Amino acid sequence: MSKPTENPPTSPTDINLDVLEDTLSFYIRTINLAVSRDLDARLDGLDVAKGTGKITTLLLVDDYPGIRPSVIAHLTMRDRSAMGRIIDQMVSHDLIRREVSPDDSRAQELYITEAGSALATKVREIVPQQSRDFFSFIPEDEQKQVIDILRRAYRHIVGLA
Amino acid sequence: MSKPTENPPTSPTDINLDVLEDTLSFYIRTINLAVSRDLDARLDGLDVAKGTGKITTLLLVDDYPGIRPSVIAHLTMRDRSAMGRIIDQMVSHDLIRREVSPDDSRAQELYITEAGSALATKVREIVPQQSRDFFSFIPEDEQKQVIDILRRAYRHIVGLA
DNA sequence: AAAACTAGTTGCGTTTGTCCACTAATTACT
DNA sequence: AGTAATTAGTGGACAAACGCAACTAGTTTT
Repeated sequence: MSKPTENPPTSPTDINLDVLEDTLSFYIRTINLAVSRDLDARLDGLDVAKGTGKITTLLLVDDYPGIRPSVIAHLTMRDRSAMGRIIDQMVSHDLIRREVSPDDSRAQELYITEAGSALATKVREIVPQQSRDFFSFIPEDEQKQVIDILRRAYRHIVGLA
Repeated sequence: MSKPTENPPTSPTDINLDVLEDTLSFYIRTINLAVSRDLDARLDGLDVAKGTGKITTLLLVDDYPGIRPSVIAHLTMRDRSAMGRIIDQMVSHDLIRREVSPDDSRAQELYITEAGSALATKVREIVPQQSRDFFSFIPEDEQKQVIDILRRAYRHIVGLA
């Protein structure tokens, strides 16, 4: 009942995704689409919509005053130019500010503003909540499993530990 | 040892990602970036690079001759116009062809071409292999766990089953 | 002192997706 | 039947993001 070359599915209930069915990258990629859209919707109007970059940057700058753009770029897997643009935006929205590092005048140090700090507080509520909500149909223990494994994957990829 | 407001990290070995640390969406989103880049690199020059859309479309059309664009759009979570453009590309690359459905002359039926079929064969090798390679640092049983859970997530999201 | 490297910026091109309006065909309604 | 409401697909305008490559400037190495 599930052989290759079936009839064109009318209702897509019984569709088989071929090799993608067992391919982790496929699920990461498609689920990414869905979660990202949902998240963007929830962050609508919050100066931080679209892209993991801004959220991560905001939290990192809040937690590590003086952190440098290149460090964040690395953690968010963007190149420096993309990072620079994100920072531009956030500076112009008055969420963070740049200073030239006293140690190394090529480098910058990033600091949170009051508005940024306030936004960070909101983000700390919204973002994890959105994730939980979005994946609420996955039992909690399974979510934990996945998170544990993907955390290690992430750390491996960016070379953290 | 891991309180908020630490010093700016020089080597990012000991960085804490705040709430993102336990947020599934964060890992999905960032890992997506990395896998997608790696996959694109491996598919370079193959008429099917960039985006989950083309790969899924190719395999589905190959497996379900006569499948309709809107079904694929749904499974790949794109809107019809985005889907249409993907199909345009693939038709112009002679991977698939369109026909008007005899049943419903608004609708189309998609069929694979020889070139498309050949490419599908390659893709069936490359794509799962890339995923395995990319995630090879995750023990196999854990990969399986994640796949099982995310498969259900995917199916839930697109309303399969 | 020169060479090599690193941080960040800028411009360019590419890609991707979203929104919206439009045509045409089918189905539902009365 | 005949009209209205849906559905399939198209096309255009638009915005946003990202990577690459070239460039400036400051720092480290030798």
